[in-house]
Amino acid sequence: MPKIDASNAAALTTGETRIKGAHKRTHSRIQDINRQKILDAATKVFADYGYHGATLDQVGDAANMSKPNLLYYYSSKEELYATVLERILDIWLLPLKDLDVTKSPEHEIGAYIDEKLEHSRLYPEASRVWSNEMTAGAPKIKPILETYLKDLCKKRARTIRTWAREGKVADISPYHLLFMIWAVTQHYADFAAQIESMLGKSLDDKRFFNEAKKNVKNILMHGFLGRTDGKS
Amino acid sequence: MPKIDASNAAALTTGETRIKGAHKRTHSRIQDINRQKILDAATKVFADYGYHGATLDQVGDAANMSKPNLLYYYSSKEELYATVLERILDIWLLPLKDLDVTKSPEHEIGAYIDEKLEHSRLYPEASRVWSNEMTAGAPKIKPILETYLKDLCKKRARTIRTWAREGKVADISPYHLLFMIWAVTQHYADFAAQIESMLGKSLDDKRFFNEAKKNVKNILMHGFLGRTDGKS
DNA sequence: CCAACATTTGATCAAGTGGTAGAATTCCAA
DNA sequence: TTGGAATTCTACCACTTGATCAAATGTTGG
Repeated sequence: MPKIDASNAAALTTGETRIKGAHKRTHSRIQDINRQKILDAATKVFADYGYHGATLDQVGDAANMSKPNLLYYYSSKEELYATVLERILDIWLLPLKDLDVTKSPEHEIGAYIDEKLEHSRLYPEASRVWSNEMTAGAPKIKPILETYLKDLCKKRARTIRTWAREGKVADISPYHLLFMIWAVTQHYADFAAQIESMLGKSLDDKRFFNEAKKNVKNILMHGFLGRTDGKS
Repeated sequence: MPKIDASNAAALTTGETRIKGAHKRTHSRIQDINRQKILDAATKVFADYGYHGATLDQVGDAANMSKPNLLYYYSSKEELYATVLERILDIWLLPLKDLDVTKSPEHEIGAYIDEKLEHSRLYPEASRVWSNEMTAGAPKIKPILETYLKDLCKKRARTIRTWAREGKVADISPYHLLFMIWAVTQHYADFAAQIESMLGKSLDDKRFFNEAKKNVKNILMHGFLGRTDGKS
């Protein structure tokens, strides 16, 4: 079981492995394209069937590629899955890196919620793959969580605590605020089937998306700032 | 693929099938015990490995039982899984049935959040099995969602809207409020691995549990009621 | 204790799946 | 054009796993 170590967390999301020697340029294009195609296909298949349920044949089909050919690019199912997870984590953490303590907490957190919801709308499969991995106990990506994610969140928690100390926001625990934002925004992607069963709507529906955004921001910002407002 | 139909949603969570004829009493006890033991074991295994990843051997081991014997009680993996899901749904919906429009919304919603959090603490595996099924698109339990859950939630939404009409709560969409409560409370069970990787704590930790409860209720109730307060 | 039924087990199968080997084909620089 | 590397394809294997079945063992009412 080749767990993921933190050193290459943000690396090899594209196909720039093995290119190290000197020249090599023309081939890498076809590699990049195929690797990208495979990762996209794999994300969808893993989202629908989970790690164990997904088969390499399915991924191959989704990528218009034979299974052995797929294994030419990613030498095992685990390696493919690990790469998918790393790519997701990178996108997942991007907006969190931007939280700026010098700016207004209302704007910063509001923008963060916006971005997270937008992410759920644009990449629901990615969110579901992530959810699956977490639900299963993060067997493959725990090492990264304990270093990369842990450190980043500690910094952001400090930012939020600074805001609280300055009386700019309500006195809430930074971590629980983050958890709530993650939980709520990702719920619309991860539990889309449940929502759709009840309402027949998903984030693809623009009206529903805006309604969700309005309500989520209203409640969260309300509690976060300790006063009303927080409109989209 | 024997999907689940709504007629037996709340039924056969125990082992009272096939007992219909007349006498039969002594045997049903052993059946009840074993069925219960199997369901408990299956819930844990399905939570850790997902439907596809779980093997009947694992479930058998966890229940101290051979695989063929297990199949004597549940004639297929799918039937076992379906039964597990039904049992979870029943527990899952219990607290929602109690929402009483005649009582104070602050108390009712507060109690509901308490119960959901308590559920995440006591039955995290159940929550994770459910999360897995939803994330996968609810392939097995969608029929029930579209009838049973849909109807129940429509009623509760009416309750919340009544409160809003009477000016007792803020003007928020009932469904989104429910979604947020579900998302947040279940997050502590479903993403326990993520939380534990970052903080080294889980709901098992009494202090952390109370901290989570305080923050969650503070923010949600704040937004829900349109004013401060909402302490545990 | 016995006959009838319920439960358990070991042996086994068929299907599906991750991964490999090596031939065949495509691609590209010189 | 051509030689060699990169890519793709056609079998194929080893192994897991859900499911079956007949025999064995346990259990109970009479």
